[in-house]
Amino acid sequence: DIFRHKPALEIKADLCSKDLWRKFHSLGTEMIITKAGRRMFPTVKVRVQNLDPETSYIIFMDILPVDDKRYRYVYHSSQWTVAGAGDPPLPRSTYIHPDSPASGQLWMAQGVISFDKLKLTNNRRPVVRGQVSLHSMHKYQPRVHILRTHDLDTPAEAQVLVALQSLKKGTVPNPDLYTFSFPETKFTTVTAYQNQQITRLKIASNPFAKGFREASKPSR
Amino acid sequence: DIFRHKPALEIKADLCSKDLWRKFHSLGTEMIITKAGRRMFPTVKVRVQNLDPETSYIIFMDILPVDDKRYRYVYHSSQWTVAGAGDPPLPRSTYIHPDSPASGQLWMAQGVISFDKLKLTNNRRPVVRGQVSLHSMHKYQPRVHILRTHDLDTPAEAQVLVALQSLKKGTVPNPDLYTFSFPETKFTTVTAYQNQQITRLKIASNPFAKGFREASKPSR
DNA sequence: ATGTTTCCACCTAGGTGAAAACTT
DNA sequence: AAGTTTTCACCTAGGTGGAAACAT
Repeated sequence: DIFRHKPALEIKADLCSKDLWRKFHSLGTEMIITKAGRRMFPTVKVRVQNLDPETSYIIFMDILPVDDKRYRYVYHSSQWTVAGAGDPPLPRSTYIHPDSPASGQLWMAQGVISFDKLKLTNNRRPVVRGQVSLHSMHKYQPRVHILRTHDLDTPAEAQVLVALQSLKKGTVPNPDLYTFSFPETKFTTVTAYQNQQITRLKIASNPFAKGFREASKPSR
Repeated sequence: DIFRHKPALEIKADLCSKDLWRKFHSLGTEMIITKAGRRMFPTVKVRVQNLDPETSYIIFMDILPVDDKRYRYVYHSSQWTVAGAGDPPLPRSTYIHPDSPASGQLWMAQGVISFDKLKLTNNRRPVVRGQVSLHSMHKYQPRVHILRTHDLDTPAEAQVLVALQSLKKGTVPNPDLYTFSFPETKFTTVTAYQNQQITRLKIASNPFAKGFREASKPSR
């Protein structure tokens, strides 16, 4: 019976909150980076499909430099322009989703897979787990990876490093690794916001930034 | 070379904050249970030793009825006394530590393994993940289990259920399951504190309960 | 000049016991 | 009468952008 064969549906990952991401993208998304580490806003969240319920997956994120340039914001033209050569990339820009590894069933059941615990830092090397080191005034592109695994005993960190090797040119692709990249999540790193429209949109859309929303009437 | 054989050191788990647990125990520990679910205080925390760094373990907790009695607190004698037959035990009183499964290396490296996300509820069956259903006015004894596993694809929930079978009388013991029980963590469930000394000790030792510590001078 | 760090008021989010209301 | 539920003020914990201080 030919229908016994499970159709090999392609694994998919969809970015959530696309409208919000696109609003930011159209203004030139900025992400604050600090020594202590700062969350991304918006948060990268994905919905995955067609995982095998019985198989385990490690889901992780990395953040790639878009180019090797340094940027500066020109106020009078409200634009980011190249300001010179970029700094050499920093190691360990990988964040493993804390639920990893988990079965396809679990990943799909939990609905949204959120990377909200990830923090961006400008420390040379991240001390704290869950932090990703980036250079300020550079452009970056987050990626989401889904790694199918049957190896429970090797630490996820090691498996992820090996898997990422296979993405380099001239190496054999790893059939267990699925990589997704959403153009609307590109951003520029800053230590203080440059574009005031970005600031306003962050305040308007991030619940933790409502302290200065407007001059509110003193209650009572 | 005889020293090539790793000595099979027995897996150990030590209860943390023993002094605090003993203070409560000596007064007759009470734990509030609510519909929404309430954390335990003190929290069950353990330190584990002699896990194999390269092997994976699921660590979980369950809460056993101490007996099949219902209790009531007699104020004038400040004592808990049997008040009749207990209610029949509720299913699913198991809480899998959210880091499960993880390698022995990880469990030991993180120092303390805390069950602080566990919540006690008096709902007949726990709706929310991470909640354990108990009867009010009953005595309970938490247990901590360490389950060695090489099976990454079977959900931890299923593995745990199977493993627990092996603890029943007349079944073959499971050599991959290590079970620990700390007498000082016994407690009685309540919906409102009975012993005022317990209330005072909770307020004095739980940072979240400091709202009524004392009549504080109004600042400003 | 330009970019970074530190500190802070203002939020969200959620863990407490007390007290009142409710149930049986 | 005894036990449960609901609500709430008071906390802890921690995520924001602003402003001032600092660094280069």
